[in-house]
Amino acid sequence: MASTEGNTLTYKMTSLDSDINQHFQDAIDVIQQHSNNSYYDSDYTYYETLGTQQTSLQCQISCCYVTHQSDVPVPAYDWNDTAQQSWRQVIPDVSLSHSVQNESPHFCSILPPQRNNKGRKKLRLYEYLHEALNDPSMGDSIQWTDSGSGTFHFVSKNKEKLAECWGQRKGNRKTMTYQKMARALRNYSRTGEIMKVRRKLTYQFNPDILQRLGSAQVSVHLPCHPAQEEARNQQQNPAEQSYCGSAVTDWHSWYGHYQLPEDYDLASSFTSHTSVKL
DNA sequence: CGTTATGGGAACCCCA
DNA sequence: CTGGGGTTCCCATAAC
Repeated sequence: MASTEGNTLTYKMTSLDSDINQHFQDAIDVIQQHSNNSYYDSDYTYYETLGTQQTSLQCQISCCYVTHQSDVPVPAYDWNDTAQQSWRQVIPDVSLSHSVQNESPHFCSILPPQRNNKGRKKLRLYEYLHEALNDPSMGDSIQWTDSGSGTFHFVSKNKEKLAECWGQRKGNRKTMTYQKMARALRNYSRTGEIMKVRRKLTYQFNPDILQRLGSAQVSVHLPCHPAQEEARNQQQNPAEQSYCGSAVTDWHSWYGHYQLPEDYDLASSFTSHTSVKL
């Protein structure tokens, strides 16, 4: 497994290259269309840059690979050094931290349902949640627990409001509730986009999804140098080794290892477990 | 014990 | 028509 991982990914990237890039472009277009602010304009520029840089190809592909290849139920995350180096090359330090905080797009406004949009993909729930997380006006409903690790939580008091906004955004017939939205969120646990954290109302984005969506501190939480990882792996017990090697299954085992206390430091725990088990 | 949160099966809907 | 991505309903269980 470990020895073939890289080759497998390379093969898939090659054969799926054109499709993936199309998916990627579609996703960007959708995000753009659903935003009236400049936030995603910047991202778009960023992605375009990605696409034009030779060294970024692997990263670009691995990013899409996770989310768009339905024929690969368990995404093979590639956190090897090549990809990491490439990410470091293409992700500026300021990264995507240009703040949305100054802007206040009203995601809850009654935008038309995502239909008949020149065949573009519909807005997905995790994309909406990410939007909301970066929208100060939604801060009373959903907040980053730790934006670097992609951990976020709903505010118990107002979580229904966010759900309603989501329902309105989608143009649902009935009122969306947190319970129903959480059901959709649970489906993400199977596909790996978002995982439930063992803490009340708290979830966590898949790092790859987070990167693709343009998380602010994403570069900070990339896995460390391979040599360091190796050294750290030797200190970890098996249950603590991360999910990165085979996303969904390991996410479960990783989370399952912890009974998170209320004050558990998710951010540090995450970054200390992002080493690769291949 | 009541409320709130979590989890999942299953049928259904909408759209590309 | 089919598959993806939810949506809706409903019930069980756990945590507070």
